[in-house]
Amino acid sequence: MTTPRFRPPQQHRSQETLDRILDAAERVLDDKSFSEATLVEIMERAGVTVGAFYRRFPDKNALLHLMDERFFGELYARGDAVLSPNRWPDAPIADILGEFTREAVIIYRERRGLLRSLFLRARIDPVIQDTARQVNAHLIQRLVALLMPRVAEIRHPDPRRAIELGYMVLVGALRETTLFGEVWPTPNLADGLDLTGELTRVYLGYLGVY
Amino acid sequence: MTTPRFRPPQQHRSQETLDRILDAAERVLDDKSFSEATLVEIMERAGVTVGAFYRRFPDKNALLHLMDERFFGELYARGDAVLSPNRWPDAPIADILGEFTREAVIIYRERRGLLRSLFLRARIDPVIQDTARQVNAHLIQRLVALLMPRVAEIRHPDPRRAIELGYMVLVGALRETTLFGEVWPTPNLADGLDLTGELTRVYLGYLGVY
DNA sequence: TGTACATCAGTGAACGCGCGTTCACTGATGTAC
DNA sequence: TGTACATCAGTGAACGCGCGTTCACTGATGTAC
Repeated sequence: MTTPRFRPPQQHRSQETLDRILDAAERVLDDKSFSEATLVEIMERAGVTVGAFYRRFPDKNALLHLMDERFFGELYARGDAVLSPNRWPDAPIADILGEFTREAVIIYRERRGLLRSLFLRARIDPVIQDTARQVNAHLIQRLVALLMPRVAEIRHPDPRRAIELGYMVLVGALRETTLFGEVWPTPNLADGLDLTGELTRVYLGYLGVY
Repeated sequence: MTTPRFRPPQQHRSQETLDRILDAAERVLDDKSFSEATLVEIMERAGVTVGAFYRRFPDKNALLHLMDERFFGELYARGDAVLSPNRWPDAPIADILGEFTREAVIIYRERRGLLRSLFLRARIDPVIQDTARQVNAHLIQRLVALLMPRVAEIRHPDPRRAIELGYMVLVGALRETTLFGEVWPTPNLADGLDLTGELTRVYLGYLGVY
């Protein structure tokens, strides 16, 4: 919480090193969970030694926390952009949720390794839990603000809660389909179909938008 | 895979010990992940020492595998019972999915700790992955067999795939709402509402059943 | 436009802690006769 | 219906491996004059 987390680099050289470390970490996380990944492995991939790591970070966790911070910052910004009210003058709910889902699918697919590690870690790590909760709360709020004026399109008896729960359902479905496919029959059920379209349909169907 | 996994107990006494170990493990898993849980802690709770554990199990993983085996066995049986065709003569889809969802919610709530650990572990552990995949494949097949004769009720253009993906969506939503509530704004969005009803609505809405 | 000095960046071997695993042992249960 | 013996069940201290963390050191970059 109040522990010093990370000493910012002072030279160009070390900024580059830091970037390489973050990149290497994200690539390693494509193949294994954060606790399986060893610092030696990550640092080797980044082309430095562990000592260099400890010059910047107090401990291993701080690495994931920095990745977490950056990633959720990005998410926050992108979500804000997509859900900005003046981007959608007079647009129907279907368009808005279609685009929102489309972006979500892209992000989940691109950052698979990191997202998996963050989700798995959120179970244990309060710092990651907090950032995740904040982003979720924020996006839900934006969704509500954007969709509630269009409540006439929604048949669900409790539109606000449906928007909220629908978001949870969407996130859950994204996890299952894009992050944790190992437990699903192969060839993967979610392959070879228009995932964005189907997930949008889930959300719209639940809200009762036709 | 072909490693000997578990030596069955020969005496009443050791059967009881085994049960106590499994119970203790499940209770410990309510509070922490499987890798956080130490054997000493579990065995203390079970009232035995680690040596007793290694008389039965080849290693720590085998404990989770046994729990996994038993749990998924149960799931398999219960799922089969609920989705038995002759339980639902002439019943509409809404009734069937309502009951299926109801049971699922109950199980997820009752076995929260174990399910969390199994899900997290399935990421790493091929044995658990396999059993999970098998149960999912089986239940999906049963759902398809039960609902396809009622395809007239379904408006989704590809009913079979919708039944399949809908199952994934349901599982994902259950995870989010009952297992990993930490990342959702408090008071939990999923509290204080009829979760079974809402999740059923999600599934039905996606299929396009009215 | 060198020279001296301070700080930053990075090396890599050694350390040490936690926790899974082993092992020599004691006690309990079952079986043969 | 004891007695001897084999096997099963469980103890608890010691071991050892993996991996995060430290630390004494070298080299690079920046600053003062």
